[in-house]
Amino acid sequence: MKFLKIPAATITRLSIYSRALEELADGQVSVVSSKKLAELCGVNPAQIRKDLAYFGQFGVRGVGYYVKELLFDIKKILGLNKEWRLAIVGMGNLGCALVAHENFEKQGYSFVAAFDADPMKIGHRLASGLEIHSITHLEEICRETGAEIGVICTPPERAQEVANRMLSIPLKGILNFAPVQLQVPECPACKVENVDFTVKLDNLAYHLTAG
Amino acid sequence: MKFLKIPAATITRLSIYSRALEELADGQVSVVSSKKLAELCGVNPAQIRKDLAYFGQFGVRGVGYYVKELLFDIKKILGLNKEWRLAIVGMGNLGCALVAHENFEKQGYSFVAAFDADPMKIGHRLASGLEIHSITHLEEICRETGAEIGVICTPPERAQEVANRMLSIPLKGILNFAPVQLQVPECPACKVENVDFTVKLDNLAYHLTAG
DNA sequence: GCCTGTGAAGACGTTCACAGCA
DNA sequence: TGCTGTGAACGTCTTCACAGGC
Repeated sequence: MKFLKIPAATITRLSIYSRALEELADGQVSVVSSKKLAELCGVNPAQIRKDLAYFGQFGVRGVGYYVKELLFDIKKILGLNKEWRLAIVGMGNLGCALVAHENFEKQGYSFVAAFDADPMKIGHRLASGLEIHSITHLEEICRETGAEIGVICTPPERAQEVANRMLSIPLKGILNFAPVQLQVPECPACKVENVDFTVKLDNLAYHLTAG
Repeated sequence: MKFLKIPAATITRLSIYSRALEELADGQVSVVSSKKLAELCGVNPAQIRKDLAYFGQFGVRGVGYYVKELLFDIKKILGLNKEWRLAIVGMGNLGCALVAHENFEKQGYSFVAAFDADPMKIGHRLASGLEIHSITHLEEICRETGAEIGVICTPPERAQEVANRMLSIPLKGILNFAPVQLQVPECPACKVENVDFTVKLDNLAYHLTAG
């Protein structure tokens, strides 16, 4: 149980478990077995127990897991017991949709700054009240607002440049929606996650073609 | 090299290779080595050669790969040598952003039908000219338009129901943007891909907390 | 010499099967 | 009895290292 390397897939699943647990909690379910939770999440029960075992012991033998407790513990593991401050660059359709997206706020993520390069957009306020700033002030405003995670929604050809500037601030993490592979240094204190519709669609296309 | 099971990760990487190759082709580069391509894609060179080896031999020893040929071959493998027809349900901010998103069209994906449950939205036309239909006509219009892949952008609590109806049409694939684990039968002719911002953000939160 | 193609080795992640405990 | 926690077995994916060919 000590300092094993934790698979990336484990973290992803923890996030999924937490969503299922939230639903169970809403439904007044107080105890759940790994078998039941596994069904809800589409994984193997042993997988859930293994995943949790990386971080400690959370269940009661012969009983299962107390939903609220486990949910709390998983959120704590994921670092969701604090507010995370996001800065977003590229306020096109997608950028605006993300800022408006309610699931972020619910999980403790909040947008504290928005940027665009288009003079027509600068100065505008979004429905949330957030003002769109010129990208030229990225570093300055990110520091002022205490942004920790950068969200890139620019066209692909601008993404790398924006990422470089984010790293220099430095922001600690980047959520990249642009369909490019960002070149970032093997950086200890910085992590990039890609959200890539195109790749997912291509996966579908492949399976529908081959299958 | 014959009928080995192909790793899911291989397909995902092929998609990424194709993007990098497109960029190289745009830049008038005609030949690329696995080493160079690997750098661009952030993977190991041997990985690229292994991935390609599942599907045949595409390179020239001592030389590398001809960019345009390889791009063509990868697109063919992925099934991108045809137009894919998409039906989208849930025309909130995100849904509208996706329809407007240019990267889909570029890759041969086209939205042929859009649906929403909100009477205020039904009958409206998007900038692309696409009309928003009532979700009650989902089955009928999907069949008429020959939609093959469904895109779910509804709130999470509606997603499962929409997925069920899509399966019954039947659509062959689903791209799910709702943050829920869809329960679908172990279905031969149907594949679900999830695009999950929340999970990706949680991943970042974890790494920024633990690191 | 250079770079691909590939068997073999290695690393990693998942599942099994059962010991341990309520 | 029921369900968790976990070492060991298994399977999968990645990387190495070199043979094959331009």
